[in-house]
Amino acid sequence: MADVARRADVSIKTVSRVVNDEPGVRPQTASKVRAIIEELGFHRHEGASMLRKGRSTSIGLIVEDLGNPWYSQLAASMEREARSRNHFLISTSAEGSPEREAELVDALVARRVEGLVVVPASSDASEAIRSAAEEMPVVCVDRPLAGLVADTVLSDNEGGVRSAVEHLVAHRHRRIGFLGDDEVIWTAQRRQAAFLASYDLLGLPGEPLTRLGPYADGEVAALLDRWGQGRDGITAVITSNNRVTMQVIAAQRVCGLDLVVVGYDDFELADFLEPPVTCVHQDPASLGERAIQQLFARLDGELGDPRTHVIPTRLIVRGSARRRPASRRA
Amino acid sequence: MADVARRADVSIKTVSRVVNDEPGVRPQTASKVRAIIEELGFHRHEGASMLRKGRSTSIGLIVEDLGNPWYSQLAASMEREARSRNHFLISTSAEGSPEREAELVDALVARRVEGLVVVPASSDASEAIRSAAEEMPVVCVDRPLAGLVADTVLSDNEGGVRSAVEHLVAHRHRRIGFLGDDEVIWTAQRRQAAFLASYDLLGLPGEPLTRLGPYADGEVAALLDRWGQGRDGITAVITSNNRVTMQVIAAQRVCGLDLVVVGYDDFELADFLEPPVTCVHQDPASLGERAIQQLFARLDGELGDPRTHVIPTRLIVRGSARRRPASRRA
DNA sequence: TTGAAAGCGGTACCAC
DNA sequence: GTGGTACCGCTTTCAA
Repeated sequence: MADVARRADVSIKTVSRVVNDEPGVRPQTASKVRAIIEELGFHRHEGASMLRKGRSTSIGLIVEDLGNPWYSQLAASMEREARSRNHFLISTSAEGSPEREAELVDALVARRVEGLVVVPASSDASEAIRSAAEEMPVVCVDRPLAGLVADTVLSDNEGGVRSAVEHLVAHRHRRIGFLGDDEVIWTAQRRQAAFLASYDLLGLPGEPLTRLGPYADGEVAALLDRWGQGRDGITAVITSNNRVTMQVIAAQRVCGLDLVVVGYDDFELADFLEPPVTCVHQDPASLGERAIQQLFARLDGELGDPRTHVIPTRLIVRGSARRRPASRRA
Repeated sequence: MADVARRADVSIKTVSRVVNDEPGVRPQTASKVRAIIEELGFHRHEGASMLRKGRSTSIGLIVEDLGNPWYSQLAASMEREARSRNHFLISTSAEGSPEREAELVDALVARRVEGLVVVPASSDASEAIRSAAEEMPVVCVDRPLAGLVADTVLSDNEGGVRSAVEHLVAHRHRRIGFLGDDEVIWTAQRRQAAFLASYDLLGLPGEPLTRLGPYADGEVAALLDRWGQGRDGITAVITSNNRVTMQVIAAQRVCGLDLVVVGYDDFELADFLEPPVTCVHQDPASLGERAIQQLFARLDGELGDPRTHVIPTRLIVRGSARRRPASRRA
């Protein structure tokens, strides 16, 4: 910037004004400066700017795995939303590791993001995140974080699971299983609990069959096979997220099972499987937008206790629920 | 940091040494400093550090859309690879807009990333990216960029398409269509060209039927319907990427078509559709890793002309290729 | 093993 | 409209 100033024969301050589109510069001066900037290939140094201004117009996002479509859609929607407020979103993956999450939190805080959105890797707040929360607003998405006073955006897990169970019951299913993702994942536990509650509420017969992961190779198939045996074997299964849904679909094919599946999380080809899969749709884009909105509300000065937003789900019925004629298997 | 120094009764430099795990600090001094850091909730200011050091140990990634699984897997693999070299990856989406891409390039350069990986939004290098390339290594992934001297990592488009055509021909298909993504997308053009070349090479009869997008609502279905008519209607169609594959699958269902589909890009449920879909698999993780490796090679001082890496594809045969009995349609 | 001081590249404040 | 200068928080260099 000093170079540009020298070359353009103006002061550094004037160059700064041009770079930042500040008023109070004669158009001719401005265009001369701009020409020199071009010529010299000058690039402003955001670090220096942050240092002086004390702010960065950027926010950080930590998800479990950017490779998972659900999270990547969340990231994409948040990026759009942040951009519409002239902020830059830095998206990162913790890969399910609390240690990595803590590192990322520190890295983002060090980059002086103005706020943090986190899909927590564990259910208890790390020291890193608690310390971050003292400096800037933090919003948890998809799962709450015990031991942290932070705004939270959740999916309506109870409502979503209940709608799935009711749908199956309305289609004459009485014995329904539940398969959840790894037990360390809060939503898996929560959806399991919701399943048990619905089971009770609707007075379904017998002991409810449920299980959480992680699953060994072939375990899902073996489990479903076992649950489906006999005259009161299950006729349908509800899954806690798209990861498990995929495992169940694979297991069914491999073993020739024929259970009705209702999946938590919609997925792109649900309509085109045979039979199509009914899903509890929780729109990652809605969660992301709400999270960013809440974050900006805090940045704009909102005070008061942490809020919890519950985003409704929608059951997408795809005609997969009809109870099949007695299993084609023995 | 000054606060910490004052409180710990040491110099700023000593605090800096502790924060950076530099040698030459007595263990007791170090732990005292660390305690104060904790107590005061001190966070180092990366911007100030970058400013002084002139480097940032971070690299930037610009893809088309983080919400698309292919790109998000690319991003995830690059994040892992960058992390293994102690670098921080900043992933962003240009949403197919060259203007947005230019903004992102500038934003990342301003953040002093050490290198840039780009899935170009257009085929010609923007001023922003050319200017960035003078400051730091740039690697293009999936598509090359005319007018830019930069390393490039591509999928083996020719080989991939040829393997798809040969596979279909080996299964007695003679009339094969090709449906590409939007014509502005380089890979769509390239794969179309490869398709035409293969068509020639194998001496397939008649005029090859090909089309690039964008497609209006229902257009894909209408097109396939038309192409499939008559005694030399097509019996199979090759698509240029997963986006088009989805459209073709949907079109087939909607209109009761029954063409064999071979898709460029593998996708999660390809195995579970009826019939399963054979795919040209180009592993986004391999592309990403190679891109990061090339980037670090440059950062490590590699000189010389830009390199182009071609990543082989693999045809995943899923038994979808058998030629169907004469169409069930009129 | 520790410290003092200069300076990285911007921006705020105030003077002209 | 424009310029001068202090200073943001850290690292480098050199001295003690």
